[in-house]
Amino acid sequence: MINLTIRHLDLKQTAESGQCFRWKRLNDVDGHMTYSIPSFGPKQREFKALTITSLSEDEFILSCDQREWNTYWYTYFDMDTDYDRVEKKIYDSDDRHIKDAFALGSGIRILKQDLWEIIITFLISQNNNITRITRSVEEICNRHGGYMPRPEEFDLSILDDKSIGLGYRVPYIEYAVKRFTSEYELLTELTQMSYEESYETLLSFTGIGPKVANCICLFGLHHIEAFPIDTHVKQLLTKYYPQGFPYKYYEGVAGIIQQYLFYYELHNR
DNA sequence: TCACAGGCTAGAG
DNA sequence: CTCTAGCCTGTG
Repeated sequence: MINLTIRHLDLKQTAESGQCFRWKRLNDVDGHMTYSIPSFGPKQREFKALTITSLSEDEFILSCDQREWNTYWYTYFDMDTDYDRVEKKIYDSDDRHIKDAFALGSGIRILKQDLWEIIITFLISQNNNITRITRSVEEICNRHGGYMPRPEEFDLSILDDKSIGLGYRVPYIEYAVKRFTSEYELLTELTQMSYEESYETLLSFTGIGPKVANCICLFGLHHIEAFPIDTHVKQLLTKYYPQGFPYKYYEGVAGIIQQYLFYYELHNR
């Protein structure tokens, strides 16, 4: 157990920002919000799930020790990104809508999640709702011992099971599993590419279009400049930015802004 | 019944 | 190149 000060982190906001689908809200501890976060990626056999409790706005208790924090969760919570800089950019602007969005969701951080899990999750996310996405991901994990199987471990025979509820997305997942199994270096190669290169590579997968590719770039590859446009963001852009969104002003951090806007759109109507 | 959910593919124009 | 019908399925 360790106590930490983490600025710009709100567990509820991050959990409901639509980037992670396996956080679990546990019973409050002494009135404080607690989440269980499964460990992601190949390191998941090394580290246990994390339990994190928020004590105050920026104070937390974590179930891991200092070494696990340093080697894994520090990166996961994106501690190297300067959110103060983003805050200042918003503060210095005259964009009332983004200021309001930030006021509501300033505790959202862009998590550094496992690339492979993000690919599967956002293949499932298309034309889908959060409840069903969460259930599908959970069902896949449950059938593989409680974690997201690596491509070479993935049991494709389970995909047609109606209780997983993948629908027409089954062939998309099959394609990804097969391709990442045969091109076994591609996951690593993706992490070494530029945003543009990885985006184009992802588009070559069946079932991955512009929106899903950008989500994978933002949440799986941590390309903060990626700006996924889904139905909600599309609506919001035409509603509040009829003469165009100021991408230039937010160059390099547009993905974080997108998260504030998305969260605000869903939690303030 | 019908629209909608963090869209994409395939086919037509 | 752009445009869009149809798609699995659960929910309100």
